[in-house]
Amino acid sequence: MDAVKRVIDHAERRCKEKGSRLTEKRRLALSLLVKSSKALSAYELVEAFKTDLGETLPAMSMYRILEFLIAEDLVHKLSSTNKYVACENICSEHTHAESQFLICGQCQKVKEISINRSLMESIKENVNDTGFHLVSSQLEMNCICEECMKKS
Amino acid sequence: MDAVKRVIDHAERRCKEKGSRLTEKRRLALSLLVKSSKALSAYELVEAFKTDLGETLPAMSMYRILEFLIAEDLVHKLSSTNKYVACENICSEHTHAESQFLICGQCQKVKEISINRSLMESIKENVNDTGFHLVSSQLEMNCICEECMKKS
DNA sequence: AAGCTAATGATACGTTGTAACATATCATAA
DNA sequence: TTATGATATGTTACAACGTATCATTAGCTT
Repeated sequence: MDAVKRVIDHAERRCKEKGSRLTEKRRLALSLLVKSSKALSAYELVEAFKTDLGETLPAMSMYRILEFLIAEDLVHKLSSTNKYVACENICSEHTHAESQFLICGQCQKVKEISINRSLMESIKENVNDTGFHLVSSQLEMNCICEECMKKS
Repeated sequence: MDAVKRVIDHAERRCKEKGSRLTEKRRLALSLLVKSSKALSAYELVEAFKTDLGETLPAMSMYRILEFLIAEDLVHKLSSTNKYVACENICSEHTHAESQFLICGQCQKVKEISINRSLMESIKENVNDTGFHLVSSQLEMNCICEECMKKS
């Protein structure tokens, strides 16, 4: 799992630059999310802390940790499922645009993508025509992944 | 509020054709949603039953009623906010494609739109390229409405 | 009316999340 | 080096959203 370590190193550096503290527990929570292919709920993360690390963490603390990680752009919250995923671009240097999330309804696997810039512009225009204005281009799309597709 | 009555009449007819029962409580719940400009939670609907109609309804019943109304395509659930809205196309005869929802994050007003067919196709292609496949084109977009825009 | 099915009620509990207050840990200046 | 303030974590209680289960009632069908 060197890939995980690499991500954590990047996260650590980014936090240091910003003067924010990536504490032990925050680092562990982020690692769990990075390792997971699926989105996890706060309570599932608490459970993973227990089973994977033998540490008991109050749910409240986990919510605060997630709040921190989200503020640092290290984690995204999927509001359609109330679950959390590690950002897939932690290692890229420049801050990237808001992403779209493809969520497999069968296995909860999540893919973070950036749809075509001009396509997003078209969507935005389409929305603006209605008198509403897009605040966030984070979209969560109900999908099925290749593996689950094959199974069924 | 003749507009509401017209919608309910359409809903009634559609259910009769399908052999499903739009009972009193289901009709009342739908009316409340049709009248509301905002999306409402199940518990808010229970509350509205009490204050508007003087009737006490268990939350459990409301969830069952919503389940029915959703199955009949009379109501949509917004999974990003756990709230419910009446379908805006109850009166149109032919079944329409899946909609996109523009949700004002300030006042919870919701607008149901159908983005451009070819635009939706482009999105679908964009997604398919990633190995995931769109299951539903219901999108929920975090927006701000004209009024709230002006206020702030 | 008898009997069946769909609808509703009641109760308990599961899951997600927040409020409020206490304690611990870390950084820094006296 | 210890006081001090700021940040992080723990504890408890509770609010909001939702489901499981079993009992009861209302509407058809015969």
